Amino acid sequence: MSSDNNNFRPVDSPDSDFGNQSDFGNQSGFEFSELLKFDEFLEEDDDLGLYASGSVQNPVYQANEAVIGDFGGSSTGSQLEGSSSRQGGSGREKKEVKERFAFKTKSEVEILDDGFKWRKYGKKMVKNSPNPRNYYRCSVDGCPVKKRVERDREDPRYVITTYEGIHTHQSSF
DNA sequence: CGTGTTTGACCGGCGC
DNA sequence: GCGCCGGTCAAACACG
Repeated sequence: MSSDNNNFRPVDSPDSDFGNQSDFGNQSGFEFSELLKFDEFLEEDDDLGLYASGSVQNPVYQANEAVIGDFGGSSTGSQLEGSSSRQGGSGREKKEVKERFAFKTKSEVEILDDGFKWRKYGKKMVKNSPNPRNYYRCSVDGCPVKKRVERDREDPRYVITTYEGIHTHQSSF
């Protein structure tokens, strides 16, 4: 209960020692380079503004949400997925819209600690990228939040993190 | 002993 | 109808 609206702490867990990466040391040293986009098709009547109301207490998000634009959708062809045609094509009716939020972060490590516990449930290699894509899920029961992490195809030093869903619980902090 | 991580296989959807 | 791609789950293993 102490984790009400306390300050945001990137990484301070004494047990979470990332001394593994000697070249990085602390993951909190990452820096946002570009902010990503959210699904444009869900703005129909579903307010995606909730992601900024109860799930995010990260000041970094606020600082970057003004930088919202597009991310590398140029040369890669922005082939995120043909899902847009799935709902925006014929089935204009959305049963359960999942809020998708993608970040492009400059980081040496993909394990960016956002204050939540994630359990990796799968790894897949996408054809359009020489790098594998990692699938994470929230370890907390009742939390439908999923996270997708993959490296930039043209900039391996950049990591693309896609959040899906809203956290129904407070962060570990 | 518990949890988390890992890898492979399986499945569903879409395209052709 | 089959092939391809992406996504998910499950069993086993490793580590704390």
